[in-house]
Amino acid sequence: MPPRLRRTQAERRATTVAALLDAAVSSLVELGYAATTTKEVTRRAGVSQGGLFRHFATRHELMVAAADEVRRRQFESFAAALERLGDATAEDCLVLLRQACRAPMNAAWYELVVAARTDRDLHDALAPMATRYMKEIVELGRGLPAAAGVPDDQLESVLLGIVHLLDGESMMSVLDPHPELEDQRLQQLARGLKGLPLWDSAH
Amino acid sequence: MPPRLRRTQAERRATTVAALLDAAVSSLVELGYAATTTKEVTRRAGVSQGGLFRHFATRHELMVAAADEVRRRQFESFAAALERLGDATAEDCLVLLRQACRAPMNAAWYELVVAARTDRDLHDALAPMATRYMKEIVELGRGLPAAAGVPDDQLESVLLGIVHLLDGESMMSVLDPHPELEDQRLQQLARGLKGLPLWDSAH
DNA sequence: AGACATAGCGAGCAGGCGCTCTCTTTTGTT
DNA sequence: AACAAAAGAGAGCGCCTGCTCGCTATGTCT
Repeated sequence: MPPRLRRTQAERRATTVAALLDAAVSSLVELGYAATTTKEVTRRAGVSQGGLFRHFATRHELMVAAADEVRRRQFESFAAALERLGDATAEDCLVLLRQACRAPMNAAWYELVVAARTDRDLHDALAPMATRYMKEIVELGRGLPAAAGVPDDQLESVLLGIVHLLDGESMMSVLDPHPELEDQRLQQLARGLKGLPLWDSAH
Repeated sequence: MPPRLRRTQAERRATTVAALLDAAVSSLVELGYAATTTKEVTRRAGVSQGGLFRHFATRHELMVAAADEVRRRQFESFAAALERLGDATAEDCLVLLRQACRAPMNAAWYELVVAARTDRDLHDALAPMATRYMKEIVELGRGLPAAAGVPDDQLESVLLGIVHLLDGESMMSVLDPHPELEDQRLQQLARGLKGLPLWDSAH
């Protein structure tokens, strides 16, 4: 039925693996870590159980590959959005970073991080990814005009602090969202980034 | 074998329920949400399966009760630590808050929050608890001397922002800890709370 | 004391899990 | 064209899950 063109083994393999990773990531986003079963992933990917285990020896291996895929996509799309904006103000950067933290895809990352806390194998596989992730973010941030005002020896702490804040905000907003407070907080962060006090003391 | 003293039904019920909640919470902390099975909880509590389902109609009900227990204990222990300290400086308060976020018990809260994202029933049950939790923290913080310098209309945003930051930090430190950065960040937060810029611009 | 309600027990059930194994189909090699 | 290797399929296995149900033990009420 589909135009039966001949594909190399490498191509067949690549498309199947890609479909499986896509499926795993979307399932992590929509159903969470525990409900991302091999059966669910194969169903989404249109691949059989046997097909999955040909490319990933265990569910664990699939989850690790999915984690790396999430990390890669998240960083790429954030970097691209930053590029697209050109020379951005501190506020612009913060808005972008907040969008990235709240992106559905990032929820998959939280799922994996939380699962890794009580799963030693997953922990050991994800730890280097997390380190790399943070490092890439810091390096990206270091090149930004908005970071020019931050002393070099404080930049890493401040930058990752902002990421942590937006991560925590994103997680809790699922249960208890406060849009107004969150906007106010973004303004405070922008002031902080510029080396000003968080609020205007002449109230 | 144990001193067979006569207990009322209410007492029997209360001790069993307490044992089950203890077991559920410790299992959430040590094994995570997915691995906190009814069997695991009954094993830890020394109660039979039938005994559990006499008091909790479903696993879901047990998890909801455990969540409220976690919220209660976390807030109580934090309030007690604050009380114990007397009139605390901003640094003192931040250290205490950071300890609370990193406490093993708080990991159970993260487990439940993340699980609630993809479990509508759990979400609906936990949402009011999360709202209450945040509100209690803000009210507690409002009474602190360390918060005196923060304008009233900015306090909620700042305070919850700090909590989010410490939550995010706590979650990621499982995979990628940076003790030095985290201490530096605490100093920056303390400066921010006092209405100062986050860093000393006379570098 | 006797009747009733509540607490607690644990074997067992239907269903879902990760994974295996055998099989067929497709691609690569000579 | 003949054979080998890799990709994909899907029924099935052993195990674990949340939960039920019939039962005994204990406390409550008249």
